[in-house]
Amino acid sequence: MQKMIDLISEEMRKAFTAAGYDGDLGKVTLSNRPDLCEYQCNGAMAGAKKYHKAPLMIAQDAAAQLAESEVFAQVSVAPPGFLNLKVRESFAGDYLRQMRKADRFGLDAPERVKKIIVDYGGANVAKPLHVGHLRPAIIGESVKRICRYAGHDVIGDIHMGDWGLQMGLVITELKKRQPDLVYFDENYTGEYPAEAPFTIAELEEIYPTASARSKEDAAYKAEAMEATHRLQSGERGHRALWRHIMRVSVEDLKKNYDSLDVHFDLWKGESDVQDLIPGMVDMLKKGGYAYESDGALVVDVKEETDTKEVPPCMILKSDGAALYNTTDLATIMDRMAKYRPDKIIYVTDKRQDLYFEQIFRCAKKTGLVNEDTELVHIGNGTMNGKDGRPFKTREGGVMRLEHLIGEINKEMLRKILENAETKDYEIDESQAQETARIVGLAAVKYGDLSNQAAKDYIFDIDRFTSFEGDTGPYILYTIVRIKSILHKYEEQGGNLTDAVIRDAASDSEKSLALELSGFNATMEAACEEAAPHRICAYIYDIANAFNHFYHETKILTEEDETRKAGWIALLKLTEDILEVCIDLLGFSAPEKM
RNA sequence: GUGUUCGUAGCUCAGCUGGAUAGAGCAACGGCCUUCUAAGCCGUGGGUCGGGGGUUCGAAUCCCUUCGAGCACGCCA
Repeated sequence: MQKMIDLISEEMRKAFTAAGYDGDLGKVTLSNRPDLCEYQCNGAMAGAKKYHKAPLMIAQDAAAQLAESEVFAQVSVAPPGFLNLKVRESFAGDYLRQMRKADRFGLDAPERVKKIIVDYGGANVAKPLHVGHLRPAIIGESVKRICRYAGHDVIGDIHMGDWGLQMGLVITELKKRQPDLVYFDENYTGEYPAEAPFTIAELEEIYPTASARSKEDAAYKAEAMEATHRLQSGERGHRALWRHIMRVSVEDLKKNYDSLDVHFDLWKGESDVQDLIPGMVDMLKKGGYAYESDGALVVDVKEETDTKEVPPCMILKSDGAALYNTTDLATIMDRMAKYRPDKIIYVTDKRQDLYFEQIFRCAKKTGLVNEDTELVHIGNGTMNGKDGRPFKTREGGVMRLEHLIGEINKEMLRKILENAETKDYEIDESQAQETARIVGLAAVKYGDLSNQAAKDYIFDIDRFTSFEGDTGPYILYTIVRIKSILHKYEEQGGNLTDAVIRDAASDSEKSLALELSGFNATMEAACEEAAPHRICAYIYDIANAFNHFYHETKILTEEDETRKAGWIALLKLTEDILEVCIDLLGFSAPEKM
């Protein structure tokens, strides 16, 4: 379906052309003066110089062409040359009726379906998830869903850190504690046990201990590096232990991500591309891209237009070892071979901007990707505490993700129970917990996504769980209200699918209709810019428009049945759109709250 | 030092690729529940858009400059 704003612009374009002016001047935008109009066109001012004519006159000429317009109910001219527009209720009504019938509310399929890989999450095996993992998970999940909804072929990949020093550290610490394990017996040739010699709880404690110890004890660190090396060179016992660590840890990671309603299609990691590295390095050398510098193997990625210094992209360290860059490039190579993506989107901390710039340039320059393969980095800002510094526990440590979610849910549950008490209604304990979980997740995700991804933001538990104002709970509350009315309508024998939207009869009804009509435009922008916060702004406006309408319209008690059905249909469309939108943001609404 | 992101109400943030009187939410104050969920709605107060220049009919938005903050700058990821 053509976008509402484009249909209107088209009408205005015709008027400008008919009046003898450049049609491009007829571009219409949303009004920034809602008290005066719904849409506006500022083209007359822009055309003043070109036609050596007063903008007011140009505007009047265009307006004169629109006297019989099917689109506009009102076209007025305001100095110095604004065209203030209001559309006909029938025009808006027709649009909504079409939206309701159309696939995806009139969002057109993309001209070309792209294969897109979204690389987000960035979890490390054997290390617990902490608050720093929250933003990339939330934003990445939403970007993935948005692109998919827009009609693209999208794959979400967690891309775990599963091959680095942390593995050597865990293995070393295990060896200290349980030196007699068969995994450390180099002469052992039999089958290794199927059960891991540790639980997830132990694993979570082992890594921090080992990490801390390696920082103080050089010999210990050397041992860990040695263990890492042995793992990477394929020693059986180390590999077997590694598989245990992977299994136990990944299971736990899945549990954690599930609780955030974050789901990956691929659970690939650094380890999956290790075998590709030698060949890739060889190719880079033979292609004349990689050369030695200070003992390390690097690829120059400077460009003439650079205003900054872009250091070369390092492929191998001076000791010959691979590093993160190497793995990331090999992963790109692997993805190109397996999936031939048109686009790869990385969602990680924005501090890695320069790093990804290097990687992308290197991949393009060396032909690991095609000329037109899009590589983009969505750098997310830091989640800060109320003091504006990176979010910490009260003790000053890094907060575990589980604990953060736990605190939110606890606080949310407290509020729900408190609310039930003051309103004096019964609430089932397990029901309350489930609602707290749903609303808590919405609070966290909406609080995050309504900010621009690239900006730092303040994570304030009190503010996010206070369900007032521009928050996730407010959106959910609006949906729940609508659901409640729709249920009652059905209980009274009404049929939702038969109900047909009628032309708006009041200002608040019309504003709601016009807000809804922006769906496809919002989605297109959100997808193109990979910007979930656009969807947040859109549904907040809708929720406001709906609540305003709700307060001045008694729906269920309306005696005129067609009119009532019209409103019901409008509510249904509103609910459907809100539900789709929150699903794209990665949360859902409860039945009651 | 170089680069980069940013600076908007007391606080947290919008501001849609230059438009009219810069918007929300929180906090403050005042109204609205025997009627579809008051986690709501309506209203009041609150700003030299960091400062200064420039481009333009028109600038929070574009350019320059200056102050301030965060972040990144080859063997971490």
